[in-house]
Amino acid sequence: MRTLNPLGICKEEVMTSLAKVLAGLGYDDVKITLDTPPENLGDIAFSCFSLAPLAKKTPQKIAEEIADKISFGEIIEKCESSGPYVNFHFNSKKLAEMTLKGVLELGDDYGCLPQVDRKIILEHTSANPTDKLHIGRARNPIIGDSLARILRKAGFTVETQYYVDDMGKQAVTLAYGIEIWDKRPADDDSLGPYQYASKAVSENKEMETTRDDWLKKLEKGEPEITDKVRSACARVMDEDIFLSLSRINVAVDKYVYESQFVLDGSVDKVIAGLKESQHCDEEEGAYFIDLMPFRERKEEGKFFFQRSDGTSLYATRDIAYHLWKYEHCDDAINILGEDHKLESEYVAVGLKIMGLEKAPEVIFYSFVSLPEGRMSTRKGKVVFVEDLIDEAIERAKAEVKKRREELSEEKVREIAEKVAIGAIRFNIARVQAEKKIVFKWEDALNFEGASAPFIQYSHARASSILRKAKEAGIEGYENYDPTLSEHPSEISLVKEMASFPETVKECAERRSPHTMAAHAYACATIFNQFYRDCPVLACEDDALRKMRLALVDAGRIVLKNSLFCLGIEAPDEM
RNA sequence: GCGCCUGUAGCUCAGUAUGGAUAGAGCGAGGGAUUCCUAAUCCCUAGGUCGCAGGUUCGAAUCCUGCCAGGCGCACCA
Repeated sequence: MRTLNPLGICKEEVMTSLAKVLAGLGYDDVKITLDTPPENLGDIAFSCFSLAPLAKKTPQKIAEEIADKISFGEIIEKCESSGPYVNFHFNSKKLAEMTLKGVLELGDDYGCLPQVDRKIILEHTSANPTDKLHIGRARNPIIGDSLARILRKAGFTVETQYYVDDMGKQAVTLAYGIEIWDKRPADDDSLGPYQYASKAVSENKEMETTRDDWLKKLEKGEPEITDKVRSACARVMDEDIFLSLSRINVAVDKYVYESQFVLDGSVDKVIAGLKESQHCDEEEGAYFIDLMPFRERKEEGKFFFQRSDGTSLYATRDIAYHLWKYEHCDDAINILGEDHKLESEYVAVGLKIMGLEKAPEVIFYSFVSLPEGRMSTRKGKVVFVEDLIDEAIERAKAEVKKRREELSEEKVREIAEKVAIGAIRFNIARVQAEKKIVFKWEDALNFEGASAPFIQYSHARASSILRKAKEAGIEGYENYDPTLSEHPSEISLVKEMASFPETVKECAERRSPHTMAAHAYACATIFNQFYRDCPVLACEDDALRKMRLALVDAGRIVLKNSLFCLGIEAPDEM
């Protein structure tokens, strides 16, 4: 696949030119870092403060000397000092030529970086299959799926995995709940079998014993119980979770069932391996690893990996999963709620003891709470993804109808779905993972300002111009002249588009989907300014109109590609 | 109590990786733009002790220390 990174090429030229001048002036081994100057001062800046002590001159003086000696190239058109800074100006026509040509040629592939020979398994969501997805958990697939899309664009081979917890207490509790559901008291107000069984088990010793007995049988692989638990989990997966995920545009490559690692004996191997460790100890029949030697500040801690009844624990099985995972990838990234930090440490320590020198890189996200406090399925204080989607679509439909009375019901629905899902995804993707989110309907359903519909609208505008050009019989933009771009709004659009591959790179390196959201929004803003300032169809100059048409198409592509990285559809009309 | 995370405009957030030019957006508030490609848009105005206090530095929202406030965790749960 061909790739192009216009801003990267420009930076490269600046680096080369700068390195040559610095060497000539006697500054050896200087680490060059480039900045972005404030508006109108140039495209790339180099600050000279760090050179001042070496040269025993003022940074201003150094900047002048450097700026004087910089040789111009294909891209660098002007270089001048401004106080302690050296500011580089790019030849905007050259940049436009390179960028427009590249974007239009590469289309959907624009923004892709050269293929990297590295496979990443990115695990996300992995919500327990005991209930429908609620918006707290929805943060996980949205971050995970966006990151997977970004990493793929950055050249990595990515497989996404959902680890289905069909083992352990919660899964058994669900299966047990289904078993006793029909026999529950008439006045019981549980929302479902899982809630009912959790409550029943905590209030009734006999029921708790039965449930725990099921758990032992499950670990031994007893067919009757295994079937019950697996089918209970499978039902929640199929009927609830899988559907919710696909509605928000999330497709997981592989669902990995936890029970697999118990049944194939790999969990036993992990237990045996951990028991051999010098840091393993035993307490009333249960086994644990002493965490102190593994901790930087030598704090106390115990990681229990086998219960006194011989059954395994979640982290133990997770270690088995990760050993298997690493047989199929170079790197592992996990998206987890911040409540999993400790468990994650258990897994890392366990893997180390098992002789693996790698540990998964984990992105922890903070909880989504409701204005009235923490979400709680049991107390009914919860907003399900399904309900959020339905509400968002209804709202979006009303917005579409308000503007487009002539559209068919079907078309309205189609647009409304794209807008609604986009609004939900963007609203969550735009905030960095560590920040906690308080869910508010008015934010989640926001269709204005910094929102997906804002960006989608710019895309629709671009598509609409292209469509209208065709309808009006205006020929395409073949043989357009990119050097005709002179208007400041044309130039900033070009520069914004030129930076897209660098943005992909940055988002991938920093594992930062929210940066992509910011970029997509910035791109739409700049496109809107261009739209305001530069008439396209009404442009009387044929050559200029052609070039602008090309700009519109390229803008459309970049907007679409940035939305794609966030799993948001780009409608051609709204 | 201990560990990790967060604290930036009335509200929601960027900016912190790699210290650098007047700290940027959106919402909300006030004002303005539509004989013109979709006004889900655009423009202008007001609004900031970057949690607090020290420190490092020519220079700190960004690095270090202490403190305060909130979240999460500290299970033979997952």
